[in-house]
Amino acid sequence: MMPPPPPPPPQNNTFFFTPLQNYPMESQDQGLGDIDWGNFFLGQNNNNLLVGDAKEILMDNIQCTSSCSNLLVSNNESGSYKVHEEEKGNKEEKRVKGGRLKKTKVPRFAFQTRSVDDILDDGYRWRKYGQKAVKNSTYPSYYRCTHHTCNVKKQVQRLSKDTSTVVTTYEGIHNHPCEKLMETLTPLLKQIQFLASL
DNA sequence: CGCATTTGACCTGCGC
DNA sequence: GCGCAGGTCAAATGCG
Repeated sequence: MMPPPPPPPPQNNTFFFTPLQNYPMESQDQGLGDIDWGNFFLGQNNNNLLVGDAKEILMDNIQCTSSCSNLLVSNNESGSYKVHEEEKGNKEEKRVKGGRLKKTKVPRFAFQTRSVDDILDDGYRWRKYGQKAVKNSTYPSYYRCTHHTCNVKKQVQRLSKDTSTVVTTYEGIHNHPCEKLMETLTPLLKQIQFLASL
């Protein structure tokens, strides 16, 4: 199969979406699993096409451009990009002070974007809880979903070799609807309720 | 004043 | 067992 073409150079507020080919090492052949990308990326407006079963979308080449808050996904039906879900080594546990996480499986996956912006607006609210220098990366930032019942985390880092490349790793599944999506839907729902009451 | 970010300290897992 | 690296906590600080 022909390798996908290299992404064009980044521009302001433009994300070139490239699911990682080499991550994670242990489960490259496992494909996407059951991740609901519609839960991770917005469906709040007409520009966002990432809804429904991710498997159907991600088997093909995906180029994702974004104006920060509005994702625009195009699928050219050729190429071989694929997102890999990590199964081994996913760890979560009750918090031990300052420590690591217990070994239970948490859905986790990563992708990289080429962008001048570190943060890809996925519609959820995140609170930064740490940043630390690590090898082969430039100060990854750690974020946690601000929803009180949600334990989803994400890690955002730039590659030291290529600082235009941002690697985003999600860990966990949101147990609540996308806030921006709800913001958009709420007026509609109210309207529907009003009309239904007539 | 409340929420978000920064940053040094702390903790654990892992390799040797 | 030890040291390093990665991940998290939490107090201090910033900002609207």
